[in-house]
Amino acid sequence: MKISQGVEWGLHCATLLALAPPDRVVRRDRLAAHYGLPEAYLAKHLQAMARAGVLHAVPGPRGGYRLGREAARITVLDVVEAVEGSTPPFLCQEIRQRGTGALPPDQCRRPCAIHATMTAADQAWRASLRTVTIADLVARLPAGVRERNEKIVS
Amino acid sequence: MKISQGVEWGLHCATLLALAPPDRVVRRDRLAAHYGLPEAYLAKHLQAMARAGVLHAVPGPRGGYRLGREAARITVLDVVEAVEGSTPPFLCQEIRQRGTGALPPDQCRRPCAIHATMTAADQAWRASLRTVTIADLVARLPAGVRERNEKIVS
DNA sequence: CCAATCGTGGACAACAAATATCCGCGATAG
DNA sequence: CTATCGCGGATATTTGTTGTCCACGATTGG
Repeated sequence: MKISQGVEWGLHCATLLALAPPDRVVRRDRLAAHYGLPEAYLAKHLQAMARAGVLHAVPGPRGGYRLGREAARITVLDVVEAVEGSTPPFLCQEIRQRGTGALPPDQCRRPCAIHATMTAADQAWRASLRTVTIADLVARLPAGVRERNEKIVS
Repeated sequence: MKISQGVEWGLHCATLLALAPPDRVVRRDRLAAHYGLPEAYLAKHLQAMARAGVLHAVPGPRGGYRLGREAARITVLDVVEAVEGSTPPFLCQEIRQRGTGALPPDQCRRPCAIHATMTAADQAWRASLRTVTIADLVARLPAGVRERNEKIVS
C-alpha cells in the first residue's frame, strides 16, 4: 500500500498557490521549478486537480493556475482524491463465495466483517484528512518560509 | 493507493483457522482450495504471517498452519502489517528542500505540515484496524457459516 | 488577423510493484 | 528411509506508477 508522490506535489503546490493574491495565476513551469519537479508529469496532477475543481486553470499567455476556491474550503482529502482518484483502497474479492467453501449468494447479502472493518478504517483515514484544509497548511508554515514564498508568487 | 489482496486472503484464512480446535493444523492446500486461491502464491502470504508470529507453521507430514496465539490477541492490523509490511504509505520526499524554492536544512528540522497530516491520518487508520481482532471477525460470522467452517477444519 | 504563449489530453516508454509459478531444501511422521 | 509438507530463492507475467512528447485549442498582444 502506497500513496503516490503526486499527492505530495499537489499539496505543496496548493499551499504555494494559497499564498498568491486572489486573482493571480502561477505558471506551471514556475511551480515545477520551485520544487524541482518534472514539469510534464506535474502537469498531469495539476490537470486532475483542475478537473476536480480544486484548482482553476487559465489558458493562453499570462495563463497558469490558481486555487479553485478559498483555501479554507479545500481539504487535504479533496487534493488526495483529486490526484489519486476515489476508488477505495480495499477491494473485496468476495473469496467467501469461491472455492470448495463457497457460500451461496443469499448468505452474502451483507458485506463480510473483513470488508466492513477495512471500510471503517478507510473512513477513519478520510475523516482525518478532511479535518485539515489548505488554509491550515499555510498557517503551519514557518513565518519566514511563508513570507518568502508569498513574495515569489506575487 | 491500493491494499493488496493478500490482506484479504490472510484475514479470511486466519478467521478460518480460528475455528479449528486449539492444536489442530490445517494444510496449505486445504486453505487455498477452500477459498479458491492459487496455492503457491497464498503460501507467500502465509509465510509472511508465520514470520510475524500471527500464524504458526508445522512442517513435515501432518503439518500445516494454526494461529500463532489466541484469536482475541491477533488484531486485523497485525495481519495487515504481516502481509503488507509496515512501511508507512506516505513517503515524504522533502520537495521543500529541492528546486529553486529549496529551504535550508536547518529550516526543516520538523516534518512539514503535509507530512504531519498524512502521518496522523495513517495513525487513525491503524488505530481503527487495531480495534478489531480475529475473534471479533469470528463472532461476526453468520451462525450457519461458522458451524459449517468449524466442521471443515476439525 | 497573426504569432507567440500556455494549459489539455492522448499516445507512448521506462521502471517498479504486485501477482503468480516452480523447484530444491530441510524438517518430520510413520 | 521415504513420503509429506512448509521454506525461501529464482523467475516470469501482469499491472500501476512515473515520466516524456506532441498535436490541439484557447488566449493575449501586436
